[in-house]
Amino acid sequence: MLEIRQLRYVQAVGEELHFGRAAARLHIAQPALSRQIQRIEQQTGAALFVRTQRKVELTAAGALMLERSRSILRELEQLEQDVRRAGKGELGRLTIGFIHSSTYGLLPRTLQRFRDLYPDVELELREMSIADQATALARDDIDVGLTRPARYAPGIETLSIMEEAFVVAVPAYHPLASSASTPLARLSNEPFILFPRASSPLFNASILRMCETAGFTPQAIQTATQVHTVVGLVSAGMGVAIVPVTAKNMQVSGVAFLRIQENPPPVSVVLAWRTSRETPSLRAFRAIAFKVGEEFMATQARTRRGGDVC
Amino acid sequence: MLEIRQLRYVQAVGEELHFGRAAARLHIAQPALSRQIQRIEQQTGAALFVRTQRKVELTAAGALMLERSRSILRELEQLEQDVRRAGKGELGRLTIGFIHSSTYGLLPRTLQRFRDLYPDVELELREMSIADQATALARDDIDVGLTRPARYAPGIETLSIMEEAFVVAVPAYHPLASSASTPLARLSNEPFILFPRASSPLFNASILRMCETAGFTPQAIQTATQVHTVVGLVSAGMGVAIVPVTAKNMQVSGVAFLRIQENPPPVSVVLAWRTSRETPSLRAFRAIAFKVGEEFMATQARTRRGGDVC
DNA sequence: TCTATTGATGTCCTGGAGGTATTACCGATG
DNA sequence: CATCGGTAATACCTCCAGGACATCAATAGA
Repeated sequence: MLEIRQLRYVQAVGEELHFGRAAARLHIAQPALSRQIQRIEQQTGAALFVRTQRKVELTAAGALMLERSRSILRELEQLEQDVRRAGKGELGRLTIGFIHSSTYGLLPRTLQRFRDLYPDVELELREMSIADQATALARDDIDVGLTRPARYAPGIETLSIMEEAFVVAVPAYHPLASSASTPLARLSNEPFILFPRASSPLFNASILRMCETAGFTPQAIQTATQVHTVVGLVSAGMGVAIVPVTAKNMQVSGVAFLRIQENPPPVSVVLAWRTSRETPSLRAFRAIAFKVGEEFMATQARTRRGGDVC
Repeated sequence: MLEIRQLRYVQAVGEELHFGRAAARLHIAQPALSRQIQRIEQQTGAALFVRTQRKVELTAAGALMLERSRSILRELEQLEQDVRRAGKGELGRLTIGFIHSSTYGLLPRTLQRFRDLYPDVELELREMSIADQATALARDDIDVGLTRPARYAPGIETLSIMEEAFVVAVPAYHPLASSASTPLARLSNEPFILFPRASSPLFNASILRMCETAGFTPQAIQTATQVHTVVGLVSAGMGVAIVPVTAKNMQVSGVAFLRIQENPPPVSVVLAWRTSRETPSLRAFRAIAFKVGEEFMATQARTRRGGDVC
């Protein structure tokens, strides 16, 4: 089989058309070069160069080999560089699962920053439920999920990147709308828009638990899966709701958000991935998402103080 | 720079996912393989395989390298094979100049046989005058010319591949039309269609000389450069002409061809090429053209005996 | 005829690829 | 829990292919 060295030598001689100069360019002595070329010619049975004393010329086979050698050498160089970049996570492909609500906060900012830093990593985005992400991770359908804490199969690792407090959403005309905060008990007789237990078990359970702690059971007048829908229903005056604070980022008017005085436990946004599928790109994505999460929480802590009518 | 060996090793390990088996497949011992892979990983700074005890897995960088290595190795193999074939003249490109009249005989047969034997040699055909071929050869615009003897620049070699006798062409109704041969002197008072001296010096000079030897100067009533045109004019009854015997192969009716009793010197068809540009494909082409020329002459010697009205 | 140029040849040397033996690590098994 | 089996990594040695150096051979040009 031909060796890379031989291609390099053919290229040098083919371009210089002079064994001495070609050898100098290759940082080897001329006899070594002569012998290598001879060896190729012997291996292939094809004369590559016509050495008339005083000048060297390419044969047809030589010209063919010169051209193709150039191309292979280029590819090889590109390969080495790409492997190097892939090793640093600058090259590759990342399939990201995400829950719908993350598009109102973390995800766009994370993607933007990631694309800036790693423009040659191909990103594939898939909106999927928390449960779907769990199975997709287990089946290796996605590389990483931007999701919520849940029961994941063994071998799936998670990292919490943001804690979202819950807030109360009330219609703008509601008596509470001008307050910055409220105790939960104040809502005991309000009609509630809740998350359905089946499709949003985490939110459903968290909210029921905090109301229970406050001493009442919320009166469900309606349920909706998407945070966006819930807030929409509130704005339509159907009732009040307890939603994660990112809901403020949605462009929905006619809704006021109030801090909950009991400070119930927040809900996390987590990254989830298979430990065994940890790639450099994934590591990079994780680091960026984590950073963005931190910044995001800092921002929200600041804005929380002001009045919150959108 | 990456070595071919390294690509082969990555491919083996990437496909077997087992150092021992990969080493066996490569006919080397396992430690050597381990070391080489380590060296690549060190060179590129990218982990290619995850060696969890009990199993070997590809990283993203490894998968990238595996795929690209396969492709480069394939190309390299193809290259070696192609160089080998190019050396034997089975691959390449041949630009052939030819005079128009050769399409009535040698050229089609030569091309057909050459294509059968060397299907991967690309052929480029250019109809050009004898003089144009001479300059094209000198300027390396064509690899070989199918032409006539002429003054060629030094470094241009020629090989005669066919001798064509001259014959007399007369209209079918002409008193001589039923004869198989005639002495030239019999034509001294006939109107002649001649080849112009400027564009067909060889034919012009040959014909004038043979008439002169026969004791007369032909009366030119018309001139034409192409043999085909000359024969056409004869068939139209404009006069008689002296043309090379291949003219019989043209599909022109109403013309009779007669042997010349004086047996004037024939005219050659030659191959011309630059000595320094002798490629294997050219050698092959030359051999075939030579063979076809021999066969062609044999055929004509046979048919010459019969009556020659077309 | 002599000299300069340039590729080929002869000879020796060395780095690195490979081999053998062994170790290290882990999982399975009784 | 000790041991065994399987697998990759390490240690150390061998050997050869590719390279350096010196020289030759052939030719062009002065």
